[in-house]
Amino acid sequence: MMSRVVTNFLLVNNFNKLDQSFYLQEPFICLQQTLGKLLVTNIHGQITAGRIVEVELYMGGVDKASHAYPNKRTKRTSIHFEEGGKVYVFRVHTHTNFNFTIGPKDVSNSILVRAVEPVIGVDLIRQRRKIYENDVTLTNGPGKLCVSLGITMGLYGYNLILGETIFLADDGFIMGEEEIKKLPRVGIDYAEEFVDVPWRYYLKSSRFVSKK
DNA sequence: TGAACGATTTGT
DNA sequence: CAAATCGTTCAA
Repeated sequence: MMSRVVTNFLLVNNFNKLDQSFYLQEPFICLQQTLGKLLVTNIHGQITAGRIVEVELYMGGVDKASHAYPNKRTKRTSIHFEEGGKVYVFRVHTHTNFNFTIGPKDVSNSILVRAVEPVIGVDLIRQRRKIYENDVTLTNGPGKLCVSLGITMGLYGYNLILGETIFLADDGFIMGEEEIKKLPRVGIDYAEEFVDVPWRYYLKSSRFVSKK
């Protein structure tokens, strides 16, 4: 049961929370469809949201860039093996990275969100980032967007479909296939034959993409 | 371009 | 328990 705060938030903004069917789509469809969606957090009643403008696909069964390759189950990767729609957060030194899992149970695919554009709660986003201008540097990177939206390691395994602390939503934003740039993923030099696969998608029109 | 920033995983 | 390994951010 969704709280009235979140229900009202969705109603007054005309946003639709994404349901299970979204997360069970074919991986590249899911990757493409994630662009333009809203990543919403409700941290102790403080709502912030960003439009997703840059994403990467990881496929743990075959993909040497994935933490879950080759379907490796550890404490860190275990969430990949549940049904899609769960939060996978991991940390690189001081930085938190936000991912969500996709696909059926036992298929270890996930999508990393690398950049968003602030949409809701921009003042709070600025406070969290300690930046007091409207600058692309607020949210143009995976660590930055986690700080902006209050995403922490405590959300590991969180259910994006049933929960209301963090979820994805559709506000009717539409983009064409020609609006999407497809390039190799960032920071995976070790991934051998997967180094150059173009599984990083971003919106060409966005100033908030982490690097062009 | 380089310094600074921990945690996870594996092997011994 | 020791060693290897993994990227992002910010300053300059």
